Amino acid sequence: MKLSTRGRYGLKAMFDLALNYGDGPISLTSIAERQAISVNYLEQLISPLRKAGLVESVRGAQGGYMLAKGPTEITVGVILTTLEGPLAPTDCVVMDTEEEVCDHSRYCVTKVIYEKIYESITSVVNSITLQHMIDDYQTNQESLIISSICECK
Amino acid sequence: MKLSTRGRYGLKAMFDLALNYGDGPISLTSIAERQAISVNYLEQLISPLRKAGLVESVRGAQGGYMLAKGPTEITVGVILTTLEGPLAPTDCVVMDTEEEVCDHSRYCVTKVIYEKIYESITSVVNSITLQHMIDDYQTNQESLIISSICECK
DNA sequence: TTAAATCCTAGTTTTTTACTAAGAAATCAT
DNA sequence: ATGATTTCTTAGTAAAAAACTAGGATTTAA
Repeated sequence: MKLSTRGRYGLKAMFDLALNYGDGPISLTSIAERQAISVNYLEQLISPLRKAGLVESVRGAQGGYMLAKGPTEITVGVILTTLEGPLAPTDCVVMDTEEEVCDHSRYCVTKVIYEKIYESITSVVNSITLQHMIDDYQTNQESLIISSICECK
Repeated sequence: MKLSTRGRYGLKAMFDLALNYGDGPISLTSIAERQAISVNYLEQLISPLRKAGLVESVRGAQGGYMLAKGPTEITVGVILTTLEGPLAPTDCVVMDTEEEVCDHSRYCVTKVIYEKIYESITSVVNSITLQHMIDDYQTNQESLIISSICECK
């Protein structure tokens, strides 16, 4: 039940972009440096975020990335699901009825549990925006508590 | 963010034992057959459940396993965490302060998110007992809806 | 024209998952 | 007693997924 580095690094990068929102394009090199992530790997993560319409890119020298919308409009949920797929504990809770593998799935006592887990996760991540993270970051900086992003792998 | 087969198969097996609660020892062979799981693999899953005090075993012929407590006393949460470890989206939210890897972790904007996810998952799974699953199963059987456990892998 | 950047894809290493296999120990039934 | 049945334990293995690395093509500001 762990998030992979895709989701974690991607969220870090998006938070970085959010902190620099309005400052023009930010290069992946600078993000990678600040967040201690490989540039090549970050490139692979930013690609789906761009295709999902969450970031815009400017190519060429002095180019980079910027949020495609304001930080209030981008949730942690959309970032994580773009990079990780649905935040569901099993595949069966997100399967189309078409591809049902399971005869008994009309009603399944374990499936209802997995659905509840899925809903609770979704509810949390969809309720948090990048702006919330920024606010959180700034209030804690003001009160002299060191606030940042973990270096946790 | 998926559960592994350890958690899913283990939960199936525990539900199976719960349905047979009070009937004496149930062999793994019969559980494995009903739930379509390899016996050898199930043995590896039941072992930690026994060590966690959730099931008791009777060795020898006509032996098997049974719940060590009533179905009202065993939560989905304790089953899943026994088999999967903490249901946390990252390691950092469950680490002891001793083993903090991360300098900035006194306050971390992403960590607080992961903690919220962790709490919401924990809250769901800890609120559901095997008895709830049995009740759920039986009410849906009565109303002529086929109720069972998925064959989902 | 050059340097800096995105963009794209293929490949590789490492880790984890999901088992398989096999044998020892215990115990019931005959 | 003996054999069948079952738990118990550990070692090994195959497949899949994760986590990158590498490199080249394209774009564009200076």
